[in-house]
Amino acid sequence: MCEVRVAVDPGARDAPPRVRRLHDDGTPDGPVEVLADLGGVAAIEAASAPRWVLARPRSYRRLLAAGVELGRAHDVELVEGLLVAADGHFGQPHGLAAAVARLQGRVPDPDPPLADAGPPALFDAGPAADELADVVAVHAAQQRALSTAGPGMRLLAAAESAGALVAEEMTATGLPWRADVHDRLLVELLGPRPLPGGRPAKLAALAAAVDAAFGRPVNPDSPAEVLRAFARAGHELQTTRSWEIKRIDHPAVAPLLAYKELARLHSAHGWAWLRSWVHEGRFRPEYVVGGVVSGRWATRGGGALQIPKAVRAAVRADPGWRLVVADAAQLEPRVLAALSRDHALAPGEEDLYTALAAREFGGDRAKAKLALLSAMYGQTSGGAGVLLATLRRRFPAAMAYVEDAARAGEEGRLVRSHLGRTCPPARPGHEQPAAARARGRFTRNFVVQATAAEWALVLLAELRGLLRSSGSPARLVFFQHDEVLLHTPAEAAEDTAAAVRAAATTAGRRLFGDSPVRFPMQVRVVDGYDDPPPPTNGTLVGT
DNA sequence: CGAACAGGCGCC
DNA sequence: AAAGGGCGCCTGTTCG
Repeated sequence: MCEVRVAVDPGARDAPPRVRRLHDDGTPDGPVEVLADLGGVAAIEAASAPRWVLARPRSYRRLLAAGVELGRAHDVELVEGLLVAADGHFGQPHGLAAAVARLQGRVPDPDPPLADAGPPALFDAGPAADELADVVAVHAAQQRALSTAGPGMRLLAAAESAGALVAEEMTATGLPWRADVHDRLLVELLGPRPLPGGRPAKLAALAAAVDAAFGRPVNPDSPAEVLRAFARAGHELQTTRSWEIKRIDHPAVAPLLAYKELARLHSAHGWAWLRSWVHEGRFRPEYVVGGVVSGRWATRGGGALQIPKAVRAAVRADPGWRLVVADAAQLEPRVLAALSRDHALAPGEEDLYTALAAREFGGDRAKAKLALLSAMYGQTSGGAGVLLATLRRRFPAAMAYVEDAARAGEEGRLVRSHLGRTCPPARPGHEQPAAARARGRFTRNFVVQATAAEWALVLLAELRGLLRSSGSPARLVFFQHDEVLLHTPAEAAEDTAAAVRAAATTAGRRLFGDSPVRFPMQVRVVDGYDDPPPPTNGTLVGT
């Protein structure tokens, strides 16, 4: 593969953008060019659509703010993180400065806290402050490493970098969020909006009911007080988790459980959340690409990956627009089937748990799901043991795959995802048997979760590419592990849905070649995030 | 007083 | 029926 690459430093308030054309191997193919403004970047993009070499995801933010969109990228800091871990070095800083230090044989300083835009020095840009030169040098070293690392790592580097573009674009676009609908939901569930810091009427009433049931004031938000109150009533609980409280017979149980559920809604996604996070009809979380060890994304602010079902009705398309809501059906077991080549585990596009239940678990879908999740998470209790024996007999290769990963973790060896994301080793202190087993559960899950995250990342990259190349007006507005939301003009909704299905198929092929394992998406074209699929439209749409 | 931790629970 | 992989973030509690 030979492609044009251009390193870019978007500059800062007072510093103009600078670019430098590169060969595929990262060596410069021309001088540093100082552009008049970011329009110059847009012109290069329009003329040659290069792969842009950026320092970090935030570098793209300034371009987007100026209306400049890029097609493809190589994100130096994200790729550095992948390469440093793959090399067996962990806990190493992977900021640009640290990468430069490693190149020069110095011991890198810890990464500085996130700075805005990392402004280069205005005068006398010495080597240490010349971000463009640093980007060029580190990128060249990365290209050398990637050229020997194998096609998986090259795909991973490209997908991670594409993810950075998607993440910044989604933050800029924002998830459509109807504050009026959210407010109405809260009023229905909690009562009228209280004064700031006040307790809604429903919560106050439930707290009073809890007090009455115990015969004395008990703060339902204090686990210690609740434990003491139940102990006085003759119920010795270990914790106040709701599933444990649910099992005892006491008049305080019902109001307490209701209180906990509504209090969580109020504190996590109530009026204060709405005021903090929704502006002008959009919720704009900041996505942290590669923020999780497994390669899943994290978010900063607003708890974006935990939007409760109870408020999803507030996510609504603008008038004349629709939401395309798509999630990968049973992604992790399908990934395991492809990884382990145990194709009997995922024979087609039908619901995998239902199919397995019909064959092995007397039609009990919940049992089939528990069995598979137990295999991937390392659960052994709760009747999972019996179910696992069935899986071991029926899918020996798949079970051996996760059990090998678990053993690797217990023995302190490294495990990697399909494309080569490397799981950091255990911290010292995992010599204890219990800790080793915990480590085994972690690595067992890592191989599946990290590969599923890769599939989703490639899906995102492919989908973004499809939308761009077709000039689609649809925008990606949300991504959550195995689920994407797009906001699209109504007339483009079906094309957008088709693009999602196509991207899913391509993602499967790019990770697993001609594997027979399918990755179907459930695609809904709806007005509200909570809307069920229209009855005329099939819910399970094959790829 | 704020920082750090623990318990708990939302999502996947 | 029972409680395991990954997170972020809330409140209460304890520590410095």
